[in-house]
Amino acid sequence: MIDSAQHELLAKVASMYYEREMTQNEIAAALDLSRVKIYRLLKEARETQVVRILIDWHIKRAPMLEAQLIARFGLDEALVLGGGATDGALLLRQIAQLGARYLESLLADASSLSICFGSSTYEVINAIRPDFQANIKVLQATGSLSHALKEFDSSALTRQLAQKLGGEALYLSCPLLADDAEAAAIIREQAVVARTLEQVRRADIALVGIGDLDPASSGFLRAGVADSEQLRAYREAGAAGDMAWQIFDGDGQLFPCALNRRIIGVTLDELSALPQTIAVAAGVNKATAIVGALRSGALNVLCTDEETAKIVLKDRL
Amino acid sequence: MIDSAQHELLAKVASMYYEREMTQNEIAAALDLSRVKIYRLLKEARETQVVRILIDWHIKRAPMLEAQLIARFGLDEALVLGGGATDGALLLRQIAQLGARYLESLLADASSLSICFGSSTYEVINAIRPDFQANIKVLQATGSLSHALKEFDSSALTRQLAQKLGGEALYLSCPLLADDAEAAAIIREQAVVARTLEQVRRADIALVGIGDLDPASSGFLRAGVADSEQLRAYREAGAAGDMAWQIFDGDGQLFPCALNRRIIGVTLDELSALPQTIAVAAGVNKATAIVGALRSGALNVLCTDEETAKIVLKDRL
DNA sequence: ACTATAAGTGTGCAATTGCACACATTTGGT
DNA sequence: ACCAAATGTGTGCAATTGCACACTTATAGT
Repeated sequence: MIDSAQHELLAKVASMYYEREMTQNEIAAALDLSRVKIYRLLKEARETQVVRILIDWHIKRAPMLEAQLIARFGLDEALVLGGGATDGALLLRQIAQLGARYLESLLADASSLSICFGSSTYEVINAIRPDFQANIKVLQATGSLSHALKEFDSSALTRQLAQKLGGEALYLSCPLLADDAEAAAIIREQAVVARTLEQVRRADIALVGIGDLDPASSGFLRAGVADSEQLRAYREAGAAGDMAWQIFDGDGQLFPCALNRRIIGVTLDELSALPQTIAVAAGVNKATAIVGALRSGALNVLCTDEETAKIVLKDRL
Repeated sequence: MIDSAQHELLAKVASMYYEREMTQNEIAAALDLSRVKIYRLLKEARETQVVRILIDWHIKRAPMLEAQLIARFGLDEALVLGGGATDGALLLRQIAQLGARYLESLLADASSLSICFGSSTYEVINAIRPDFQANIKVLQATGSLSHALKEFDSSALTRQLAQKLGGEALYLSCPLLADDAEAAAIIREQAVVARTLEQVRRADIALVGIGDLDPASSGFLRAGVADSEQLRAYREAGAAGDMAWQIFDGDGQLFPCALNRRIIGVTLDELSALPQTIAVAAGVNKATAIVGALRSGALNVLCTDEETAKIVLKDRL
């Protein structure tokens, strides 16, 4: 640890440098130390948090929880929205904003982005600044639905995002759900489909949402992919949540069910293999699903709210 | 003031520079802006406090002096910064830090806080930990100035503090100084003004600074509320200092002058009636003003430095 | 006492930064 | 429509900083 006299010195030097804006040479002269020494003291002061440089984002964050999530689940980055609880829709909008800002920062040096649709990703896309530009190939990572709910109209939104960013769109021109596993396999092999899927596997970034399978809110229901009876049964059998329409259990393992094999889109293994997979998920009811998603090892970045983060971290390993 | 998109940009650039430790050139390349522009954004970010560099002083206190102050002036608490004297600005920062820590401890079980602006309170507000949260109603206890010096822009700082704490702001939407006593009375009666003043009278905690009336440094001058001639005359006539823009004499009695009646804000009697009035004042030149303030009986807590405390205690009763 | 390893210190140089100046663009007033 | 002032932007250069390397001084183990 750092003793009191040393702390005093660090604070003094830091104050001279950062507050009185003296140069390292001036400080060195004043304290009769070498310039290099001042440089090292300043470095130490930053490292030991004697000086803290903090940035006031308008979106309040909870750095402590972020650090814990990163450490606990081996993430590259965690974004936790700080501040009190708000109602669902507003919360989601704010989380999306947080996620969008992060995504924007990544897009600068990425060349392709794949997106899996859900209400969270829909909001993130909306939260991206209208004037933000990036020459990005936007990849539709999951198939389309025939009846287009706004937040699930994958191809329209792929195009919209590509247009917004000033990039190019690549569609996955096939249904999200095939009638059976065999049909799904055949569809995946079709040249146009296979080509997109191949690109999806090599995307620089993937953006996904995390669903709980709650019959009251699940996208599976709204999209007409499953009925509430089925979801209830899956949950009882150990299913914890879904990402990119792939259902997984509490340990993040792919849940063995016919539905998973009928979905046409990116798989969990493929997401795991990507350099950057970003999940945006808000709300305490998603906590168990998030834990599963984190354990799957598919995620690099999680974006969530404070309350949910706390519950996720309470979970036993 | 600074708009939201600009704030976002400043925060982003600041984060890249200070947190991700990118060079200005790298940031410029990433955001497609010129290097000079990044330099200027960083400068602006520091100036507008979007990035704050705060130094964690090892705060030493002088318990002996604290005990004496408490005994002598019937305070609830005294906070005396120990250790050698440093120059004005630095000293004030450290005192502010001491005061901020104390304030934080009180805020946990308070529901409203009123603030009177001056350079001391400005620093205290800045020294409050950024991650500190309290569901507090922040009350502006004195009117606003038209031309906004940063440490006197009462309403902006009221909001800033409320936002920082995660609480709510209540403004005193009126000028600090009316043209004459009659006008002041009329303004005080206005519904919006009266409502806030009523809440100020019932605040759990008040935070004030203490001013000497030295023409060289007084806030009265910097705020353009009085000129140096006037201040000199007041001092010769027995004025010792001011709190919340109210001028008092060496015994802490309200100094009879027109200015006091023209000010719109909390009065000394109202401060006396509050459960917790905290004054933060540093520097030996404020000693006589502090003695007056203490004698007024308005204070419960004084936060000052060692040297000043010694002089205050030397004063004959 | 000797040596190995660590911890601290200063030199020199390349990279980075701050800023003065000159030039462009917007704003606001007549 | 015109000009003046204010504001924004980029170039070039000097000052400042970060850091690799070489060197000195402690610390500890045999």
